[in-house]
Amino acid sequence: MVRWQPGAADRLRIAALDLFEEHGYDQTTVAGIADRAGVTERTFYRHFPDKREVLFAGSEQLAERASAAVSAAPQGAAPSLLVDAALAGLAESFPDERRPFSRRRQARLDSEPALRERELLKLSTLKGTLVGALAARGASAPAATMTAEAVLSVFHVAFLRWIEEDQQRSMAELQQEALAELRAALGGAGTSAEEGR
Amino acid sequence: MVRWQPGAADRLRIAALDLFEEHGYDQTTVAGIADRAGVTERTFYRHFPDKREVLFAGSEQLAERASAAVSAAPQGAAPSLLVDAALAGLAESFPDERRPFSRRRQARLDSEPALRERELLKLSTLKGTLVGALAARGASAPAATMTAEAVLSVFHVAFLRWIEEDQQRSMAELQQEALAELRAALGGAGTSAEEGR
DNA sequence: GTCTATAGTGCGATAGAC
DNA sequence: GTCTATCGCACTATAGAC
Repeated sequence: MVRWQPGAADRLRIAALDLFEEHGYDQTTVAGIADRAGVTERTFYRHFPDKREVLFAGSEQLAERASAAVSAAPQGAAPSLLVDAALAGLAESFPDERRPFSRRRQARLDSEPALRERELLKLSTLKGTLVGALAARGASAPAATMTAEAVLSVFHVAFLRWIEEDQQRSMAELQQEALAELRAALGGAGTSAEEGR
Repeated sequence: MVRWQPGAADRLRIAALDLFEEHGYDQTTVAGIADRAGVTERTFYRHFPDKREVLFAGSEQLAERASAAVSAAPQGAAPSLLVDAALAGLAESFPDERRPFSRRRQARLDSEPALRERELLKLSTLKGTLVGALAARGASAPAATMTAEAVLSVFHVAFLRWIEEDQQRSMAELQQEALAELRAALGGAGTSAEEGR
């Protein structure tokens, strides 16, 4: 008889999402989540610093991948290439298999202010990481900030479409679409050259 | 002998800020804040829904003033006029007397993630309010979003300068400066006509 | 104003992997 | 033996209910 089954963190994540859907975030206790996952409350806190975090663990990976992709770009690369790289890095965290889970998770984030709050903090941190990576690739501080904001804006629009019902297209595809829309909305030069590439 | 002094909410705000500075946010208890303000813990929660909120009460007023200023603009007014209006509305909440308090408050927000989190939520709400007000003045949805983001960006830069040590200029002045910088950074037409006004 | 549920922490004990 | 995940229990503070 084993003392503990592996994958406690994953079981806790699933149990939490299930219970949040069934009874709402407030009405779900950490003890209840732990119970369903077959561990004690104390073990929950070994894996997650607080109740909200159970739906956010892994968000550091998102930032790491995005900044790694940017860092892999050649020094002094054109801003548009850095945008492409950052988006590609982000897309890695959203394979098609993850879609159902992301959909359910997002529905919870939207309906619970406490979770929305945490989401904003994570996005803010992600933005900071991106700004740092972009600056390291030669972007000026204001350019890095604006570029990061553009990346997150595109990412956000694409993500919302990605989790729509019946959506079949991949995150990468939807990001390309949203980026094209943003470029079109902004107008100006610098775009046509890219398209001919 | 009076049973209670008026201005309990204000006293609680000051007491909280004092204690957060002295012992840190986590180490400060609501009971301690209430004590210093001369009320009971229960009274604290009558004024503020939770511990974090003690530094945020009044943020609705910020949104109200900004959207009121936008709503006062003529229907179909040029976007740049709406930006000016929104900024003017925001500046009302930052008279020079408030500067020392804002400075201390911001230092706490920056140093405590739990407070930063709440700040981001408030800014997100403010942005939503602004988008609504701008849309009501005839801006398209994407335009309203981008305009609101630009307003908040200018506001943010100006606010950071406003709370710098030895800063003498008013919030309104600093916002004008930051707006000019943003316009310059974005380049393009539509700016010179305004300046000649 | 009092009472209570629950979030979250600190610390020691324990079981299994290596 | 060490290392790591878990458990158990006592405890404080937040926040809401009565």
